[in-house]
Amino acid sequence: MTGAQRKTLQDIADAAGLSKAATSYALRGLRGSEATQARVRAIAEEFGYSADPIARALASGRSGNVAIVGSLRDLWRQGLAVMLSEALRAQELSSIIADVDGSPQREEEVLRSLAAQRVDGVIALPVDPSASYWADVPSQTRIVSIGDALTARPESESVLFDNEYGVGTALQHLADLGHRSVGLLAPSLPSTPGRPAELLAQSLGDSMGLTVTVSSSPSSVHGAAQAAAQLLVGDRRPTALFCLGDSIAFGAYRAARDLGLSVPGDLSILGFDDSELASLVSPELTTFGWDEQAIVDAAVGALTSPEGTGTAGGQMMFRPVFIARASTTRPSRPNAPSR
Amino acid sequence: MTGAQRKTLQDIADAAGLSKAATSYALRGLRGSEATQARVRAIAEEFGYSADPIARALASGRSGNVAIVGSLRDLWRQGLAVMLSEALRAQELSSIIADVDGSPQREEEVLRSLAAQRVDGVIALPVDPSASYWADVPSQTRIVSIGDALTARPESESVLFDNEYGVGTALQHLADLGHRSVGLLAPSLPSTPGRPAELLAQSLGDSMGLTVTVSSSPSSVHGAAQAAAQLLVGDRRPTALFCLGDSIAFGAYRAARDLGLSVPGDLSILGFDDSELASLVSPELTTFGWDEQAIVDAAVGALTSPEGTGTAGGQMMFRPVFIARASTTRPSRPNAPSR
DNA sequence: TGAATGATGTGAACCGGTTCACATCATCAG
DNA sequence: CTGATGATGTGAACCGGTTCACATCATTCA
Repeated sequence: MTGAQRKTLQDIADAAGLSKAATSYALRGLRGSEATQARVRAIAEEFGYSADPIARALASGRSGNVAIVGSLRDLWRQGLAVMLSEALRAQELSSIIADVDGSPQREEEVLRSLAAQRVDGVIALPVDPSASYWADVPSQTRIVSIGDALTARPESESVLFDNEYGVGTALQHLADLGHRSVGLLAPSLPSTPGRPAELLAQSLGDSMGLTVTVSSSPSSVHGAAQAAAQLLVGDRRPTALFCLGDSIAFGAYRAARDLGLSVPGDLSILGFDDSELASLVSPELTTFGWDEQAIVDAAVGALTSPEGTGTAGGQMMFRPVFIARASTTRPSRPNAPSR
Repeated sequence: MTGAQRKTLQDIADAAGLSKAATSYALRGLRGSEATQARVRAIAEEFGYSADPIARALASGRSGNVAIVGSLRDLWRQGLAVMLSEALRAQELSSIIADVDGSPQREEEVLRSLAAQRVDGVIALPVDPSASYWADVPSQTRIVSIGDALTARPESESVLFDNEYGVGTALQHLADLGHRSVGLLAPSLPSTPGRPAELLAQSLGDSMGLTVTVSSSPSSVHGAAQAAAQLLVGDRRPTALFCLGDSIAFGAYRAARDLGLSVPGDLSILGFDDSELASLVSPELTTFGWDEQAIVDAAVGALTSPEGTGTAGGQMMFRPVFIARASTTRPSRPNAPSR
């Protein structure tokens, strides 16, 4: 039905009375007089011409495909993946999304299979940022990693999260409220906004006079509920729980409910990653939010910035914003004994 | 670092002592003796050869790009988009994800821009399934739509949701519990699992002796809370709310809380789309779940099935499964007056 | 035996751009 | 006025496959 044949470069060249080569250069503004360029552009415009991305890809050697690889189980990352794909689309790039489901093996596998697909860029939300397989990706394929720098690939750029700030702010907030014993629930896999957070938390906590008990937890709500429950049964259970991820925090709510603890009365809960639902649960979750759009733009920008822009190995740091809501308060019994 | 040049078809041909043409045919099992095919395959295997998707695309005329277009605001669709992209990857297809943010104008715009991108398939989660612009997509581009059939493009396949069943089951459930007046909150835009649901609900409700009040609501939690609140202030407020989407249901929880209504005591709430958080909220949300993987597979299958598979205009219907949890119960005061 | 048939393989064109090496011409310095 | 320089434009090769039209050869049937 859509009658008109797609115009080709040759058509434009003919109309302009130029060679294919000259036309190609002119359209891209690489060569030719200003006048010629304008004329060619005008004709292209009139013809509704746009270069076939595939032919261009074949000739130029880049595919226009970017892979988004990593752990995409949780809602936050899932949203990020969609936003990334969108942002790439704006640059006329298509995306290949591969969730590796938290498994380094699958991550390695996916990376290998990507080689065949001729992607010319990878945005990673790495499951295992210290794995050596990252170095096996052909060096002309740029990698931008989000959340953690890839140790095996120092020349790749990364978008990092200012965990020190986040953890510091969180602990300070709890300390100010009068808490003395805080539980920290970190995702079991080392990848999350806040990986070295466990270590940080210990030392920062010390300096504030806080006892920080670290425990790891699955990212799923149910798994987190169990992990939280374990932390809450001890004789000297913490009066606050800092959860590195809202899903974990939701699990903590559930655990608290199951154990008959009121939030925030008996237990303060602090989340991370401000999900759409953080303000839905009752009490509304105090958490940290990110400027996701800025993160996405930074990642895509790093990937598409011209080759030599000297940002090799560059790192950008994003700082979470503290969002005080209702799930944290002063502890009812400063040093809660068992219940 | 990754030394070895990528092998080309010519390399394989040379090694096999055949022409490029014969090799190409053999590799795809289209021509040549069984013996030759096996030999060529073995060599390709040994060389670690895989055809360059770009060259293939240029020559064969299909790009290997599929666009996922539509309304992707809510978590359910966002998850679906990621799953779709994954499933496409398994077929060696890359994806272009475009969220049109609920706007038919943007939808039209995106579809037009897609023409330039040479996608060879579209998976639509249409904002406006009855819009005429769907017909403007080049007819050789296959479209599979999810949720609603595209009226302007009868030859395209669709994956539909059995709304009649869902709504019927929901209303029956509420009727059985003794409710007489039910509020229905449907997303404001006509696209959702359950678009003609409003109409259905009226007629089905009638036959069960239920009064169904229909109202539309934004998909965001906050917007839904407002919409729900409006439904709940009347003198003869409904004793149950059926929300077409869990996000809306969560909004309803919030509204109920704000109004001092207990759930399910004063108000039963029924959701749709079983999100991960449905079992987190308190009380746990009674809702309907989908077999998302089956839906995704069906859509991708329809898109990639060979041309002539006679499924043109085919429709597949998926039935939601009712998940009884704790947010619905018999009404405390069968015909609740105002509060 | 000879013609029709079908299976196997081949060279070359083609998809639609990009890029290289070179030709042409105007400009400018010496 | 001459030769070097740089800007503009050109033909052809190339990217790596697919596919068409045709050549070869072995079968099969009359």
